Amino acid sequence: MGEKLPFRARNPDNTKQLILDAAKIEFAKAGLGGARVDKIAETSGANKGMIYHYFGGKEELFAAVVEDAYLGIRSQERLLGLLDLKPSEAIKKLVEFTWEYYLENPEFITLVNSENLHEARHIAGSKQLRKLQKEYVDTVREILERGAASGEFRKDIDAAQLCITIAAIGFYYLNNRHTGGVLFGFNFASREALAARIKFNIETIMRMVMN
Amino acid sequence: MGEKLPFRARNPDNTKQLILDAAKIEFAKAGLGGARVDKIAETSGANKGMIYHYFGGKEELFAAVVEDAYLGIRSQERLLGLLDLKPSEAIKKLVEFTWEYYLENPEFITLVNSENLHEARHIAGSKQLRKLQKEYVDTVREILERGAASGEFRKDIDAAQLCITIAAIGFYYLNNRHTGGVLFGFNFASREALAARIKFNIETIMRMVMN
Amino acid sequence: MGEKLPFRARNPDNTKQLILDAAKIEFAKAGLGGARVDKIAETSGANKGMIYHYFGGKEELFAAVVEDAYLGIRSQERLLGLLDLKPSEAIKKLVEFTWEYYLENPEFITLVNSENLHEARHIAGSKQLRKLQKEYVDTVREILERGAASGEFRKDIDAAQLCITIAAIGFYYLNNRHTGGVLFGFNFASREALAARIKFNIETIMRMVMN
Amino acid sequence: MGEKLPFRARNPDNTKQLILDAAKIEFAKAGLGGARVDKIAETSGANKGMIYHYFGGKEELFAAVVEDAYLGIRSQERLLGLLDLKPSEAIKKLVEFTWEYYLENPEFITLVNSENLHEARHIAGSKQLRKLQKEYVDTVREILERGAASGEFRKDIDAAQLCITIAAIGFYYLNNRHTGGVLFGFNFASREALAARIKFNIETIMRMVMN
DNA sequence: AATGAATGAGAATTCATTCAT
DNA sequence: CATGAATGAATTCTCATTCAT
Repeated sequence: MGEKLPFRARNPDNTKQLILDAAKIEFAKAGLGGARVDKIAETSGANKGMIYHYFGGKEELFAAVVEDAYLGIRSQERLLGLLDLKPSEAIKKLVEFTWEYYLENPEFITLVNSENLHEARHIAGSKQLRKLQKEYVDTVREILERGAASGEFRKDIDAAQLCITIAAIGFYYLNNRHTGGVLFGFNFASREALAARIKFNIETIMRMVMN
Repeated sequence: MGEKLPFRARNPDNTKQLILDAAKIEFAKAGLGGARVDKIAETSGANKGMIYHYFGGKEELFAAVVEDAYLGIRSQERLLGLLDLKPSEAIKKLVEFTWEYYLENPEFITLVNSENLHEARHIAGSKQLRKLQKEYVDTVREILERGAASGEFRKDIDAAQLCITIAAIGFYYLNNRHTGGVLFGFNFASREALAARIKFNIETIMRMVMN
Repeated sequence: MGEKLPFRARNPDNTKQLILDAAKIEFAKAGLGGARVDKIAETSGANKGMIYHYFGGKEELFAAVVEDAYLGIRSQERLLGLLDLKPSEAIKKLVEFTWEYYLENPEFITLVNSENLHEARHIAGSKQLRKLQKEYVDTVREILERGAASGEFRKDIDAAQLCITIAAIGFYYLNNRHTGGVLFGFNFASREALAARIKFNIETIMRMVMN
Repeated sequence: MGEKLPFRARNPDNTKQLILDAAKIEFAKAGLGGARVDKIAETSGANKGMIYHYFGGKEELFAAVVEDAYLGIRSQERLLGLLDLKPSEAIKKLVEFTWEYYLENPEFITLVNSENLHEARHIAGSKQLRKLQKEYVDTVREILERGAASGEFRKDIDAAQLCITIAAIGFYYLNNRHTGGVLFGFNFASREALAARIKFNIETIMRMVMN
């Protein structure tokens, strides 16, 4: 009598998701090396045992978080219906979507950095990600081909390079907003600065693809 | 026999530099949270106490490493003599230099990422860095103005945005070479892939600036 | 065989108390600066991590030990029932109790010294201690007043000063028994020396209060 | 050429004394365990090598400091010329002197505590201290005998116990001024509190010795 | 499933002491 | 004598992981 009751109801799926959400925040903020399992347990409302029960360990949890993050952006991209648009509109929309996704999901950026710091070993085995990525690049390639066929776009633009560049110009700006703020002396995250950047980015890409 | 030799160099400047060099490698490889002071001491050949004696602590050592890394790229940039070149040549050379610097100093990329993960708090107070950065952007601005004056370049290109973009397209590719390799399915670091990328990057920037 | 047994007691209250007991001994023997957390862990049978888990750190543990030590003497004092005695008997009993408490709890003395070395910052916030102390001084004051009213005691003896003096003459003798032994050339802790001292102390106090 | 000059002139006696003075402050403030050799070197203006050169080590330095502290009080006591005074005046003067010495040399108190924490092992071998102490107790004994002979004092007061009590009532109050302040709720070091205390102390001792 | 106490292997940091210059 | 760089053994503290309940 008088024993402490278990804190939360048993709800496996929910617990797992809560852990994943908390872990995403913690890993994004501190990196794999800096993240604390205790913190994730506390933030998620679960306890440490559950993390090991569901994910096996810190590193496996990190792998799950990173895979989840990539699935997030790729699955939203698929919803854009790019192939239904005029090629130039499709490319513009993709640039805008990428930018906005990074803005709304800033943890994606630091998670990707962490995964690269660790040489991508946590996603190396994910066929799902490779498949989604292939679909994405194929979509861009088809857009480029249609645009080239209609004379709107230049010919022989490399789809992978373009995908990388579209990501790069948004990712880098937001990734380096803190050091950028110090070095350039302006607030990279102000409404005006963000507006100026997306405008510049669209122009960069459009000048690259348009005939 | 086989014992570790004492490090009785009694050469403060040298010891400090050896620590800094070893720290750069370790912080670049593991981030601030993942780096090990023990490892830095061992790699540098110095004693752990010396790290605290000269730098005060792990975090201050990290700050010194990051500042040093920025000083490295900025000081090499100054040696390019960009203002002595024709504007289009200057911009091309800057794109190439940036790319090559990243290639030859891959630790710069992860150090910058780490510093951004920690919201730039380690370089926030460095006036020297701000000054060097300002000189750099001013140089690019002057190149753009000269190019615009001669009709070679478009008018009103924002120097800061261009600087950011030049960095972005190289930095992102190399930063994400591991995840990129997994997702895109090709080796980002092969001779051919690197050649293709720098070509694409030069084209991206030149199409952005040329009239 | 002969290996240290894991401490899988899973009994938080007990573990905390074991740590506290071991810490009291170690802090008493070596002071805050000289005490070793490792030693406390080993003596208590608990794991080092538990100390940090339950107390937060060495200094907080010290604070808990000091507070506990004060609570010990004050709570035993309350059991004396001094107000039920004739004033002169009450004062005599208090002098004797104080002396015996110091004799039986020698760690109390060095803990108090340590706390004073650190300017009482660990107990500065303890309302409980202030309250107990107030009750104690109030009791002595009432004894003095009753004694004065009956003509047995002198009038206007300051209760706080008397409390301090009662503590002083016992505390100092026992605190300085080692240096005293060297300098005076007799064993302060011998049965005879102790008997002589308590006799002298009772006389000192009684001559001070009696009419 | 361009080498850094030695900071201070060579002056052995002075250096030794400076170290001793700095050590007294540091050991008094932090105890033997908490004191830092680095700090002593810095405060004294000497360097660490000198400490080892002159004293042999931290513990020997502590021994020197403690011995010096005892020599200080005993040598000043001898200057009081107590035997030239009327017995009651002599005792009163001794109580006052002891109090004032503690007030003016607060480090004496904590050094004595530290030495007792370490069971007096640093002064255990000092014949000089024993000799001075014997002279001191003999002086008090003679005062008591003279006072008893003249009928001013009670007979058979133990000189050692009286010496201890005279020290105790001042030492304890000042030693415990920090915890006392917290527990009793008044400032032990205020001018008024100090005046009240010395008055109480003189009364305590005089009531003990006077017929 | 869930809890959080307990573990133990590190990790950062400190510090008395030594010694080349 | 004097300096302060260098050492290495401790010391405090952390943290991923395990496990009794």
